[in-house]
Amino acid sequence: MSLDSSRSGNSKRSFSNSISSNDYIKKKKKKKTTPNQKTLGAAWGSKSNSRKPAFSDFASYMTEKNRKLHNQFEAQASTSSLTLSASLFSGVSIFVDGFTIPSNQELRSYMLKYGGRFENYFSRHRVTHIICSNLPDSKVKNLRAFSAGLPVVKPTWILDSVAANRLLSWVPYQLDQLANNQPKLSAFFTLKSSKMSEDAYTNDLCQVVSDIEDSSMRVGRSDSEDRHSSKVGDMSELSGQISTESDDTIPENTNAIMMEELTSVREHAGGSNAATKDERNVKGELEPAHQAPSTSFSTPCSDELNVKEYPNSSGTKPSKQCHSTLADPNFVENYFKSSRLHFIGTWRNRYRKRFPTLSTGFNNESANNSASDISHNSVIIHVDMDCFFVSVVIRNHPELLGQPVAVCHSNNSNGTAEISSANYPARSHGIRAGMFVRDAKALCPHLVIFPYNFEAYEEVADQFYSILHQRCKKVQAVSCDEAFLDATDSEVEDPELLASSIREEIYKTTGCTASAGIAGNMLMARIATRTAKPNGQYHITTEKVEDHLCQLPINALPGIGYVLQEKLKKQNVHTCGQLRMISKASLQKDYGMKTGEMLWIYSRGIDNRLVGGFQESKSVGADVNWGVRFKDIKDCEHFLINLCKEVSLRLQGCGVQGRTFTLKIKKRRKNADEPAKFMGCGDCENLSHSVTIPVATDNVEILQRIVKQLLGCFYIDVKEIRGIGLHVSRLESAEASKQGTVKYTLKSWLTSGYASIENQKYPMGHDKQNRDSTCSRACRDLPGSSVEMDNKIPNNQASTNPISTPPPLCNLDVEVIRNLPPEVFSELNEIYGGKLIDYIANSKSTSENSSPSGNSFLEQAIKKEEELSYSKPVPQNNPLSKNKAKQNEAGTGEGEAVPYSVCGPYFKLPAHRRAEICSNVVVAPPLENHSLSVGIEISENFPGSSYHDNLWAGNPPNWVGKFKVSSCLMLKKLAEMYYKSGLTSTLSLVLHQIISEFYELNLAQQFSDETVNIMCELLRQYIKVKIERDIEEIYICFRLLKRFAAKSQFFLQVYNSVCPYLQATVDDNYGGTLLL
DNA sequence: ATCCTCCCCTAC
DNA sequence: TAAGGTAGGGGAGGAT
Ligand SMILES: Nc1ccn([C@H]2C[C@H](O)[C@@H](COP(=O)(O)OP(=O)(O)OP(=O)(O)O)O2)c(=O)n1
Ligand SMILES: [Mg+2]
Ligand SMILES: [Mg+2]
Repeated sequence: MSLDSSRSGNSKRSFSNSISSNDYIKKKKKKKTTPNQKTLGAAWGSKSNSRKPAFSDFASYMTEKNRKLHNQFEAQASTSSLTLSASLFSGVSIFVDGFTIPSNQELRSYMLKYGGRFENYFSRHRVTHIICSNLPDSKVKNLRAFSAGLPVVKPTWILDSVAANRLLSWVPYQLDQLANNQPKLSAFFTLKSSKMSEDAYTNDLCQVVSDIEDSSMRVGRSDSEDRHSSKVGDMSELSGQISTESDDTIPENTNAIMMEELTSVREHAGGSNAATKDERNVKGELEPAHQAPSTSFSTPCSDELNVKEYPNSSGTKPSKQCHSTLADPNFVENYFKSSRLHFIGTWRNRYRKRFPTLSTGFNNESANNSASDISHNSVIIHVDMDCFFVSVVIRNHPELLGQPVAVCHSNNSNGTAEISSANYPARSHGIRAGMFVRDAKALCPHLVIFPYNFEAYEEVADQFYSILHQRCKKVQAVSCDEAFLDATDSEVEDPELLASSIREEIYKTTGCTASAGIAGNMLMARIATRTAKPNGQYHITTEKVEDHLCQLPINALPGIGYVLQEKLKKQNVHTCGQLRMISKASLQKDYGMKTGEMLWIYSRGIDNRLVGGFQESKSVGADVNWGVRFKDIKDCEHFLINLCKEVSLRLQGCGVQGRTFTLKIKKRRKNADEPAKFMGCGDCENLSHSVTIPVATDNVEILQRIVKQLLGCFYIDVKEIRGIGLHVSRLESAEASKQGTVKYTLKSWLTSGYASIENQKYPMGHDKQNRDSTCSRACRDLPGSSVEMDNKIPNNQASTNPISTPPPLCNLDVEVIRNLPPEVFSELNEIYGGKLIDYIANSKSTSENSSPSGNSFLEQAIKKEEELSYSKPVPQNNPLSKNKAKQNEAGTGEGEAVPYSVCGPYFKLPAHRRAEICSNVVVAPPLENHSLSVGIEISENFPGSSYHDNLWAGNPPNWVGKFKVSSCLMLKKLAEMYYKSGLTSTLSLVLHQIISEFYELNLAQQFSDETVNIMCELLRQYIKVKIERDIEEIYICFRLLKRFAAKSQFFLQVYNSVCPYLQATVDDNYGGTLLL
């Protein structure tokens, strides 16, 4: 993707999509000179091109296989020993209907292993659950009829139950089409299925047209005759003969029509061309037969042509303009539903979920044989679906074979919608993925446009991978339409035979063709696939590597994109052969060590990577760089709240939590033209700020607070924003935290603490004083030209001085406390200096809050520790309920700061008592109390004088006026910063702002104690205001102050004076001290 | 030297 | 109208 200016800084080159389209055209012209890809024969035997027979073949094959497996099942079941989990599925007897992910064999083995039954044949008496993946509607209706009320459940129910080690409710796993209310996570993880009716139609049609395909595609079987030659099988070549030789002789009746999903076609009464009419006819024949049983599925939601609608997605805003953040309050969600790039970008995560065992890494086992010379005998196959998005949506339109077709949101001949995929006839006109549809139409006016069908892509991808996993043990997923197989140890001797049979099965199962490249390593296999396409396969044997690469343009090498290609072009390198002329040392000098190495070995066809599964993901994020327009800050904040929700859901969906949060903003570049693309981001500066917190979280409210602060760092006019992204990194497994393995203890919070706010692109305040060079000077003044605040506390301090404080009262679970045995209670009460009894008395009796929502990350950290060390609930017999409304929550949303559990105090119990109650507790030395008492002193009796004023009241806050007229330059500066930072009463932003002017201040200047006191009071009052609701803000402020303290006597004194109070207050509220 | 952070680049 | 996302690799340059 090339946005108008994804490039940073002052790069001159800023290209729009239309320009890059031109790039494509040029490249294309060059490519056109490459020899026509001829094929030597058709692949897969004429008998199996009809889809229906293909399916039944597949089914009977599976049945046979299952029979065998059933025998094995019985055998194994009788001998397998019972384990703890062996009764997981006791009483559950599943019948697997149709194609599933994972395969029915896998499901069967799960059932066997965990005490369930697996039925090969449906029987109402024996089967308790029908397991089924999403199906076409027609099938669903049948299924519904015959299931007779039995639950029809998706296979993930089994997987998740196994993962959870308990039998989960099947309700949330009901088949989408059968469930009234499918619980939804986000558009990200569940593909909604509102277009099912169209799907059903598509499948039905498929069976009808299969005859046509059969007769029109006289494909012969001949996959043996081209061993070691080149291409095997090419149906489109044949169909090319049938239709037309030239791309320019496309029948007129398809001119500029939009091949809509057929349900939509029906709406267009005028159906003026043959193809449309035919379809309508076909549909008319089929529909009644299959849709009779139930009408509830042919929902009206498919009326809208290109906009996907999902039943449960806030069914409020059905029509209207959903094309920008201005018009659509639910923009984030709706946008992602329609985004192709979102679809392919998130596919990997869905795959992970569907193939949990198969997608994990397995390349280590063979690491030994490969270290030095991997090439020696490896056989790698690369399989890639041909023009995937197009193939899927036109598989039931034989009349379009040989005609140029593309998938795109729009058919507007001067629109700026992007082509997602173009079939091969279209490519011969120069049409490419990523082009604007208007450019594509200019190249080929009779280009046929189809809309997206994401469900179908998902389904085909599942079938694709199911086949691959079935045929090969080592599969590495590249994308939804593409994978590597390590066929070195395959049972099938001949890799070409393996490849062709896999391709055949893919075609029979999906109705779409795939191509395959075979070679000794992944690089060459991938390169071979290019030659093989479309619908062919190609084997680059070791001897042929040299020849193949010699003339190959360098951008055919994976890893060489636009930029690298241009750089190499400047060195007059255009082909791999030329690239080889350059020494490795030279390449490494010019392009870096790894890149240089990569260029050197790739140009020689060397690639030592191993086929392997996925590794753990390192970051999770969401970007929206289209349709983003805000009229005011409210718009922007609303959008960010939704973006946080999205990211939080994704984190949870991945089972991870993160510590570093980065907010990216695309800001319209000054004097930039209107974006070439409708609602696009155009020419932008890319800005970003990030913050790292000490404990990983996936909590949406924490995210929202962090993001709000990050947004403040930009000092940006929201009208200038053209794109926003939120990314989370430094991921940790959420599972691990729940299981309480070491990671998340209060101790770790306080000792590994590290927070930073960084302006990555520009130093602080850049936007305000845009091209003010003094600003960058100011920032260079700070280490790393950022305000990153490092935690310098040595690690050993953590271990020698573990946290010794009890958790704050507010974190205690009132219910649990009430239920403590009296003697334990009084011990605890002592620990809390008698406050516990009051606390309990004042607490609401309800404290149901299982999720950590609304808690600061500190609270969460504490909670985690508690969870890990406190296990058993205590019997109920406590006399201590007074049930007064909790008072201490003024101004806070209800339900926040709700108590959790009671473990913390046990830290202070004597060892033997601790052992009694909780055997696995961190040993903690006694609490040192001095800071606490200091804190109380300060907060309780701060002297009168002017400090008494509420410095944070008013607008602007009172302190601003006071500081403005102060004789102290530093205070004046702060007041000034208040205005500069956009009238924010968020202190961290004001402090942040002052950084950019730090250099101006005479840091050694004189200041009075009085000045220090005023500043201290400001901070104390701030702490008071924020401590309950926003400890993050306090944390960040004090990290900043600490930074300042290193440079300024003034701030040093302030910092030293206030810190004790800060720590006491934190201790009081949270039972710990902040590590600054 | 080695690590870490902030980006850019690439691929689908 | 239109849905320009996502995540990993790695280079440059600073911190250690
Ligand atoms: N810029 C792009 C690139 C790809 N895709 C989507 C549509 C493609 O169909 C799918 C797979 O990408 P491929 O690179 O495999 O391209 P195709 O499968 O379309 O064509 P080919 O036959 O070259 O594989 O990803 C997209 O939407 N936009
Ligand atoms: Mg493809
Ligand atoms: Mg692909």
